[in-house]
Amino acid sequence: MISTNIFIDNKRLAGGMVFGKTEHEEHSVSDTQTSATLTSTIFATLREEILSGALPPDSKINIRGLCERFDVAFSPVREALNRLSSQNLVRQTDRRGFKVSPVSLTELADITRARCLVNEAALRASIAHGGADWEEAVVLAFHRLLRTPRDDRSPGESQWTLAHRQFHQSLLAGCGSDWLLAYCDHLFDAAERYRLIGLSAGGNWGDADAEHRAIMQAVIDRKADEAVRLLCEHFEKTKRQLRLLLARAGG
Amino acid sequence: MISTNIFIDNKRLAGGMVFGKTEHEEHSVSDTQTSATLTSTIFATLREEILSGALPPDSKINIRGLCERFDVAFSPVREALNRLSSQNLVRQTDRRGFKVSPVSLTELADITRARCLVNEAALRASIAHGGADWEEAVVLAFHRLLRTPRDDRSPGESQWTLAHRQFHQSLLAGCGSDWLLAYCDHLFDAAERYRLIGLSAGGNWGDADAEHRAIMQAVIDRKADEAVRLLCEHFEKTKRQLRLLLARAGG
DNA sequence: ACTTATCATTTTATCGATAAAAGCTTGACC
DNA sequence: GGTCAAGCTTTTATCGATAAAATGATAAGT
Repeated sequence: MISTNIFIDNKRLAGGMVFGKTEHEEHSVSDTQTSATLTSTIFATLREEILSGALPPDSKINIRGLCERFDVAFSPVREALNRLSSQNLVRQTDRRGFKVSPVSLTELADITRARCLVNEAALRASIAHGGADWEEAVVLAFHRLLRTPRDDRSPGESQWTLAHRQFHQSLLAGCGSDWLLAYCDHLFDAAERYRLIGLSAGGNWGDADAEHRAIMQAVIDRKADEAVRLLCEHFEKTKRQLRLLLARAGG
Repeated sequence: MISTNIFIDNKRLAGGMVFGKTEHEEHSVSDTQTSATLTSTIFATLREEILSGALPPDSKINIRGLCERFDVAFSPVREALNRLSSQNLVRQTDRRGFKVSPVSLTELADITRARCLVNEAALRASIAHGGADWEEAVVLAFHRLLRTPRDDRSPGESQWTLAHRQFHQSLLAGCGSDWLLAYCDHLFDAAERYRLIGLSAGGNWGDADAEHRAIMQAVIDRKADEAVRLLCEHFEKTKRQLRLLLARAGG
C-alpha cells in the first residue's frame, strides 16, 4: 500500500483519555487493543468532515478551536492537519496556517478528466491481465453494492459509500500496479468529496445500479472498449449533475 | 498546483537561527526576506538526502538524532517527516516512528509500469490539445537540457537533474489536467530516487540525449504513437539498467 | 542451552508555554 | 474621506519537559 492510510476509522476520541494528569489510573476495560494515537483519530475525524462538507471548503482552520474541541494540545492537531494536506484535503502556507481546500467547477472538471484517463489505463490493464480471482472479486463487490442500502443520514460514513468505493476498486484491482491503484483511490476520494458536498447541498440523483451493472458486465465479458466507455460516462454523468447543482447554488 | 511543494530548496539551516534564547538580537543582514520555517528547511534537506540515497532506504529514522543534527526541537522534525510521508519518501507507523521507505526491484517495476500508463495518457492528451506555446516550451526545455552539463558530484541537486525534470514535465504540460501532471511529477520523483541511488551505487549509463531528442521530435511532429513508444522505452531502459545494477549489488 | 517473565532504557506521542509573525484596530496626518 | 504607521490581539512555529509505549537486556525456570 502506497498512500497514507485512507481507510475510515469511525472511532471517536475516547472521552476518558487523559494525559499528564495522574489523578488515577484509567483501566478502561473496553480498550481491548492498543488505542490509536490522538493524531490518527483526529485525522480520521477531520477527514470525514472535510469529505462530507461539514467543514466548508476554503474556510480557514482555527487550530486552537480544534484543540479545544478535541481537548488536546497543538501537536496532534497540527500533525493531523499535515497528514490531511498530503491528501490535498487542506492547504498549508508557511506562517499562515491551514485552510480547507477549496472546491471549484474547474477542479471538478480536472479531476474527472484525470479519472477518465487514469481509470481507462488501469481498467484496460485489469481486463488484459486480471485472472479468474479478480473477475470473481468484481462480481462479489457488485453484489455487495446492490445489497447495501443507502443510508443518507450520514453519507460520509455509510456502508453504501464504502461498498461503492470497493466496487470501483475491484474493477481496477487486476491492473498489477499498486501505485496506479493508489492514485485511482486518491482520485476517487477527490471526486467523492464533490459528490458528498453535492448530496448535502440537496442533490439527489437516482441510484446508479444500472450503470454499475453494465460496467461490471462489460468488464467480466472482457469488452475493454465498452467497459471504458461506460466507466467514463459514469464519471462524466456525476460531473454534469454536480455542475448543475453547484452552479445553481452559486458555486 | 496540487501536490505539496516538491521543488528543491537548497538553503541550509541558518546557523545563527536561535529560538527562545534572548542572548542578543540576531539581525542577520543576509536575511533579506522572511526566512522559511524550520520545518520547510528540514523537509527540503531530508528530501534531498532520501532521494539521493544519502539516507539509506529502509533505515529507521532516529528523531532525536535529527533534532541534534539540526539543533532544533521535536516538533519541526516530526512535521517535516509528516510532509515526507505524504510523498512516500518515509513510512510512518503509529507508535513505531518513521523509517525511510524501502526500495525494491518489484516497486521499481511497479513505478515504471504506472509511469508508462499514466505518461501515455498525459502525453496523448498533450499532443492532442497542446497549442503552439506548449510546443515551443518543449523545444525550449530540450535545448536547455542539452546545454546543461551533468554535474555528477551532487547529482541530487544538479542543474541537469532539474533540467531533466523540466523537460519531462514540458512534454505533458499541455494535457490540461493539473491532477494528472501532479501525479506524473510524483512518479518522476519516485523513479528519480531509484536513478540517483543507482548513480551512487556506481551506475553510469550513457547520456540519453539521443532518446530525448527523438521523443521531442515525435512530440512536435504530433506523432502520438511514436512519441508514446519512445517515451515508454526510455522509462523501461532506465529500469532495465537499474535492475542489472541493483541485482548485482544484492538488492 | 532455550524460552519466558521482569526490569531498565530508548523512543514516541503529547503537553503547556513562549517568541516571532501576521492580522487587526485606531488615530494622526494629508 | 483616504492613507499609513504604531500598538494591540490573535495565530503560528517552536521549544523543552513528561507519560505511555516499545525495545532491549537480564535473570529465572524449564
